[in-house]
Amino acid sequence: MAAVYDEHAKVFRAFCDEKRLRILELLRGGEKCACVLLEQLDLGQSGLSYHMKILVESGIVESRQEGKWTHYKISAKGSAYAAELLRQLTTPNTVLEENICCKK
Amino acid sequence: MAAVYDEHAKVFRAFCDEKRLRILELLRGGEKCACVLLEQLDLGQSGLSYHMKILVESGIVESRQEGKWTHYKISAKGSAYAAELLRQLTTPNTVLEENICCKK
DNA sequence: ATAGTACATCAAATAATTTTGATATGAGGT
DNA sequence: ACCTCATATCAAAATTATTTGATGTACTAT
Repeated sequence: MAAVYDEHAKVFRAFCDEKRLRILELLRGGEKCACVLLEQLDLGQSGLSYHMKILVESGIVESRQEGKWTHYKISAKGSAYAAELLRQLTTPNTVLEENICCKK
Repeated sequence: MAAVYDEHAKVFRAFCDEKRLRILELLRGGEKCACVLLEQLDLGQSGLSYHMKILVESGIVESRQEGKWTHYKISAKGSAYAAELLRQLTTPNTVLEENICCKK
């Protein structure tokens, strides 16, 4: 429905899959090109490409083209945005009224 | 594979689905019982139960039984854990060596 | 121009998640 | 005990995500 929910969900999809968490773990060690990721993961070339697209779309990873190679790294900006979003999504909103229910 | 990836993924599944993001939004307004959530969401009873289970398993939501009613609220502890986990997953790990690749 | 490399995209197959309706469980009230 | 209500669980169907292999595209070097 409302596009904002999908936008928010997209950010966290980066962290919802085992393969993507492993990729992020590798990228924590610094920028890597796809060929290096490929040899360290149990993934085929098109499978890696699929997951990298999801990671880039989440904003958590950014890519850089260098000739025929693509280099990926964790985006500090995207990570900060995700952290802020998570905070917003879990912080009580005191402006909204308390709901009374289930009167006994 | 390694259970730790699934454990981490489980935490963020709370934020990966539109319905669950809407539930969290309602819970930001304070603790709610299932009956209130039910009437504000486009979900059937068993569907709500399904999503609440995922939210509770993520640690982001905690439930409290009161007679035959179940009340749900956002867990400050679970939220803090998720925030810390997100930070860990996106912070460069300088201990790991930089990888050289794709020599031209 | 041709060939090879690196990666993206597509479509089909498979797997996982979500929805739905039916039934089960457990608490409360009579 | 029996009935009702709130919620959980189950199984089947529907939907969505992921994997896989084939093909397409863009860059490089010869």
